[in-house]
Amino acid sequence: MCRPEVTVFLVDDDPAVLKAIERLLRSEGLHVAAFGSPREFLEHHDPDTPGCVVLDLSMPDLNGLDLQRMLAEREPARPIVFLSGQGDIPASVRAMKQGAVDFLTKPVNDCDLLNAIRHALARDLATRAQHADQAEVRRRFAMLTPRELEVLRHVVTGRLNKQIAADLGTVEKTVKVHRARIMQKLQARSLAELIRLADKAGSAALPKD
Amino acid sequence: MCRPEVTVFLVDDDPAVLKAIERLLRSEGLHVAAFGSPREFLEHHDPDTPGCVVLDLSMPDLNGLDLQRMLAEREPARPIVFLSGQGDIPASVRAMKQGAVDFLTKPVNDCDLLNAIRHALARDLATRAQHADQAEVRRRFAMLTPRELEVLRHVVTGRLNKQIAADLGTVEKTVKVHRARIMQKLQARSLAELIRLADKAGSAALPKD
DNA sequence: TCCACCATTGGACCAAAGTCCAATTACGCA
DNA sequence: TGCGTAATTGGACTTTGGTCCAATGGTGGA
Repeated sequence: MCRPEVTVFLVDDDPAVLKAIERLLRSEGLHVAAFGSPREFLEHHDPDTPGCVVLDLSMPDLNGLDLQRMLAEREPARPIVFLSGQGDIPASVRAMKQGAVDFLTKPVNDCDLLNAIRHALARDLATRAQHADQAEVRRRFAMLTPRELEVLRHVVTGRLNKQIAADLGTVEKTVKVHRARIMQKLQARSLAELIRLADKAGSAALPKD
Repeated sequence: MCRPEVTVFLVDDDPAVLKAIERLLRSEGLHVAAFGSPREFLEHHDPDTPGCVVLDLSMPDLNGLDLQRMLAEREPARPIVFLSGQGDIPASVRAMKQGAVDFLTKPVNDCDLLNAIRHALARDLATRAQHADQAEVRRRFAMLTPRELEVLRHVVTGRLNKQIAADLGTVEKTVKVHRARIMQKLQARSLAELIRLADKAGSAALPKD
């Protein structure tokens, strides 16, 4: 597993700030990718690289908040730490409401910045782990045939095999076969596991009434 | 069910602001309780009344953020909308990180304030409903004997009755009896329901290894 | 057209779970 | 000391679930 290294994506239009922060982060052993503009960042940005963004609020071509919304659209959301030169309260509140990890003001205290980044990286790791987990579950669900999905939907609501058979207009025997295949495909070793898997995959994966 | 009415708790040390906002909210049909200081508010505050708080950030005897922390300690957390006269960005960020619904600056736009309050009230209703739900589950769990809890812990991990019996140093028959009582006491009509109930109650309610 | 996959079913059978009946032992409390 | 509750177990039985074997009909693609 040769994953890309955990990275702090630094976006600031002030070269002096960029350089200073980059040096600080590197001295802390963090891997840094510095960008002078949001466009430059977006062009080189790989969503699959774990890490967080340290973002200057006010930049020439693209607003920090807009960039945040763009990043938030993709899953998993990349955690953002805002830095602002002359930001105002409404901007900071909007940033936080949109999920920013922190919103710091320049000149920024090194310790505050590092703490915020550590929180952001931790959040990224956590959401990535959860995301990978759910992706694996959905991958298994994708192996189910439509009929099996239908049976599963009834199973997880606690219906008996004979009831399911009646609902689907078939016989108990058939339901048993489907059920066995479901357990096998989803790699569930017990009904308890099956139910948790189904709940984790979410109702989106199951056909509706 | 004669529950106390949904209320907006207004806390501001400026009587003029207090009066103006109270009038605005009443004109919108909202039930308002106005307080001139955090102390006064705390003395009359009933956590069981549904509603939200509109809080001035800077007040003489008790800081708005401190009051927020005090309120956050109790369950369910009472949603807060901050109003600030001369607040700064760090204060707003801290408020948001501590769970504030919104952080508005004076002079406040009526529409913004009403929207924020609506969000806060909606959040309060949602968390209260969830809380009541969980309390009901815990109430049922409290009816279980220690032994039944132990059996339940094994059941929800998908163990077979005979395995559970071996783990607990008893026979399958006994496990079946406990299991039947568990289903009855928790009002679960299927294993699926039982598992969801147990997961909802959380691992806190179950004895550990 | 033939193959792979899906959905379906049958029979036989075993394992697991649930449900009646009943009973014993132990513990705390009035 | 008697009573209620908890925990335990036994027997007999039914229902449900799961697992072998095998088979059939449909459908879409190579």
